[in-house]
Amino acid sequence: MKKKDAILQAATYLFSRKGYKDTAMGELSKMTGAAEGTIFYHFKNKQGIFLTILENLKDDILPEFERYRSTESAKTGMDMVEEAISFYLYIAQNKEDLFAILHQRYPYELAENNPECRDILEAIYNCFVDIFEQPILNGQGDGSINDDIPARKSALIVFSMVDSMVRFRMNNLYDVGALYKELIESCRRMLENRSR
Amino acid sequence: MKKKDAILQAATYLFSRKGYKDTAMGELSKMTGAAEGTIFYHFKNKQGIFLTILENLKDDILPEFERYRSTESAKTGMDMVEEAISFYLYIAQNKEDLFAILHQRYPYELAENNPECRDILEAIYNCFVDIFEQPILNGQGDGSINDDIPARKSALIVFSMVDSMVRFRMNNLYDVGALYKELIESCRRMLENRSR
DNA sequence: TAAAAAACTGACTGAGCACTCAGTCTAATA
DNA sequence: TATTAGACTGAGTGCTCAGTCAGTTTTTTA
Repeated sequence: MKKKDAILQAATYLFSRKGYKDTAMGELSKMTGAAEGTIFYHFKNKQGIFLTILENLKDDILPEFERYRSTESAKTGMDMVEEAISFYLYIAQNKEDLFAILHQRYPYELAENNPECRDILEAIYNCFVDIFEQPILNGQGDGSINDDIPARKSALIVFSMVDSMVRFRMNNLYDVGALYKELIESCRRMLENRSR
Repeated sequence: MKKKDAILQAATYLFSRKGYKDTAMGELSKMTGAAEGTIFYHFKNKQGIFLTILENLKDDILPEFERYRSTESAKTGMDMVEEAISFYLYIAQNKEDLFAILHQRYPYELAENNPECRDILEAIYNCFVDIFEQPILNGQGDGSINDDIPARKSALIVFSMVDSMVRFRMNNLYDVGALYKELIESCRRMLENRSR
């Protein structure tokens, strides 16, 4: 099971940097030292490699998010939202390859007629939104966050902001570091409970 | 100049639906009735077609945005931000093909070593952010919007939210219509001037 | 209307690609 | 040690694709 892992690792790297279509099996072979035949001995086809990577991605990222969620803190919900944003940005940088794969067209194209792929993507995105929803619910409980807007919807909006930042960073469009402080401040204003 | 236009139109359609790599010249030829040779008579290569489309996209979208910006209204800056969001979402749906092209990987990849492409993308994104910055500046003038956060940065954040919505819609991830009301509300809270 | 220029054609080329297969190597098992 | 099953090999296959070119048709110009 040595070569199989090497193939997966190299494929993750190549798919994230060059995209699915632009990654040739020959390249994968050269990079890993495995013959092209070996690749197809371990995987049904190119799509099979991608699906395996997506599964691994899910099994890698989701527990990380779960572990984070279980670290309860004594802070207000609002402070926890800030922490969650920070955590998301951190993990997106730390696991850049995996997030780059999620920000490509191919997985969504594949999801259209591959239920397995669709399920994985759904699970991942639910988890992403959950990480913001939980603190918002807490904040609505402790009074630090308004409850005029349903928590799930606010969570989606916060997620959309944070995910855009990740995309800006990846596409070299804007310097996200220079925007971090204002992003946090904007989210606070957005969520703040002003009735108390 | 009949066939040339037909080629550009079909290429815009195909690039936006199937992506750049997945669009074959043979398909383009079949769709337009032009021989493959004709395509390469009018354009240097496939990349040349894409660059022409990107230029046309810029020349199509930017004036539309300029025209919108020149329609002064007597409203507050804050109301104008809401209008701008609405306008952006409208035009992104109306010119779905063009926005789909902007949401692909290829243009950014190309921009890395093609200055012309980089300039076009920069012009487009500047215009996108401007459309939110101007109302915010107005709002800071008329007191409807806080000036704790620099207008450009707030504009970037609003843009990031709205652009995410467009992406959600395109990737079939979430129902954006169901989120519109809350998006506007969130932006209002975010920008609101509370010191007066 | 003759000549020149521009638009257009489609069979062809060569490169690149995902995937196959007949066979070899390796390591565990009996 | 002999057998066997799993891991691995890489030349080969057939296909797709971007791009070419020698020639034809259409349009413009003189």
